[in-house]
Amino acid sequence: MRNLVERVLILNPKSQRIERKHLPMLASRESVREGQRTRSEDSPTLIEAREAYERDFILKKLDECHGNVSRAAEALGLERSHLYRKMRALGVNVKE
Amino acid sequence: MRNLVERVLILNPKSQRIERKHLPMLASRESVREGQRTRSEDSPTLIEAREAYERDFILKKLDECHGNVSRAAEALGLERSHLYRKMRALGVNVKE
DNA sequence: ACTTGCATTGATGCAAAAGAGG
DNA sequence: ACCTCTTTTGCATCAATGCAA
Repeated sequence: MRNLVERVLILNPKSQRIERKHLPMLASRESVREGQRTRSEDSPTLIEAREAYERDFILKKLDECHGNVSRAAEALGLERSHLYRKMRALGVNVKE
Repeated sequence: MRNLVERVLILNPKSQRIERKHLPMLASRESVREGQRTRSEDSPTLIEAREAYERDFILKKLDECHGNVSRAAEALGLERSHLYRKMRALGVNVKE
């Protein structure tokens, strides 16, 4: 829980409140209700899917670079500082 | 070319100039140079990969909804107006 | 190697307008 | 002219990104 909150705060430094859209990973268990079936059971949101995809993509590239963030950032075409931010926000960590 | 320019303008309504980062699809042929091999030949940028993924994801959902943008938008968890914008920006169109 | 502040650009939601049939 | 549905647009706000420290 503590890590989750930190992650959300990092991802949204300027937000004053944590809202539902900040917690896409929460969608599945959230929608467990009485017979109503809130139509989000089935397929993931664009945001959810995108995040999962980015997480995998970044992780793969980090592995290729043997955990070297600088090289991974260059290969991914973004700033190192930003890669760090995304890694934290997406929960990517290379223990190597 | 005309369609390309329109697409870029839609994606970046407030930008005064069209720059390289607005044209990820141009990367491959761009980097054809003398022996130097500008390290972007091999794997796609995060932005490129993300765009390709989103394009496929949205298109798939649109097919599922038989071209009904309203339902696709709801399933994707975003505003209809924004889906329209993304569709144009990403070059997605459902002739159904 | 990693983090943070800041300025700028991009993405998103909301509402309203503009089209297109019936 | 009137509805209804679809698509586009303007605008305010929040998020992402690059740069420099």
